Amino acid sequence: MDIRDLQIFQTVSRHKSVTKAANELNYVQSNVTNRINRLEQELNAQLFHRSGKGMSLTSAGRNLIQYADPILEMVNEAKNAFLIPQGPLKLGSTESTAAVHLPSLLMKYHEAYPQVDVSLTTASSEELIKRVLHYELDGVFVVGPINHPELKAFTFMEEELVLISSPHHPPIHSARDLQHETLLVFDVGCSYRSRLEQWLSDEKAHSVKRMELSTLEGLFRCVESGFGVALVTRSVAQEYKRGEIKLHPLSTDYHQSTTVFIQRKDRYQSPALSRLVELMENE
DNA sequence: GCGGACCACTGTTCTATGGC
DNA sequence: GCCATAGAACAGTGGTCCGC
Repeated sequence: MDIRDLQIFQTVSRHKSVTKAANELNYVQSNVTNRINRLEQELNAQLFHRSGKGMSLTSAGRNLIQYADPILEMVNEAKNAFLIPQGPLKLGSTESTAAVHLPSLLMKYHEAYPQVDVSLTTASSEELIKRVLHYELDGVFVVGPINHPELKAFTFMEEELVLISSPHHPPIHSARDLQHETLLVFDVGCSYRSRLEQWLSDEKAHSVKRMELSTLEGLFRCVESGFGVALVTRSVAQEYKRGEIKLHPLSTDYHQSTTVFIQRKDRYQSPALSRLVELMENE
């Protein structure tokens, strides 16, 4: 006697029919008949009265169903324990995505799956990708596109990049307008910095100084005080500005930014991670 | 000792068919 | 229409052999 025997027995008992039980369980009718016969032989008891109209439990069958029901209930509980999202979920994100877009997403996720322990690490895209590849993080939000044979990615959102400056700064039409200006950037490995460097290189604007900062808060304070200009997404600019700042749209070749969610292809996708991906897809 | 390949045996499921 | 049975096909398991 195994779990499937009890499941078949219970289903036949419920439907009072071998054929209907077979349909529900996706077996052929003869298989269900054989299983019931074998169970009866093993228990040395007749479990069903047979008739041309169907099957009904004997007293031995009624006795067995008292054991089968709670056993199958416990089996289902055990299965559900592994299907319900729970345990740790280690995520990573760039500073700007974590600050602007993730709070509402993670709030919804926490309300839906309170048993999951979510941790969020912020770092540059380059650093986050390394940590996913080394199995240290389950999934990360980074600036795309990402084409790596060991990673799978899907687009989380598209955003517009803008330059920000103090309100008195003259309009910025090209990279050459930044000559002798100070660029406020995050450390090497930041995708926005790479995008900015590419733009300056393409337009041969070489006399531009850099100043590295580690937080968005510090970056905006410096911009507002007229210390320099910085490249951020439009949503971050609107979220973070406290005083007056000026937004300068970028040329169309550089203004688009795609945030992607990436994870290892070969990593086991836990229920906790699967539900997060589903939530993002339904957003 | 360990892991892979091969083979025989056993159990499970299916199709086809017959009886009620 | 329903259930039972026979025979065939397929999948899984255990034992043995061989190479590393």
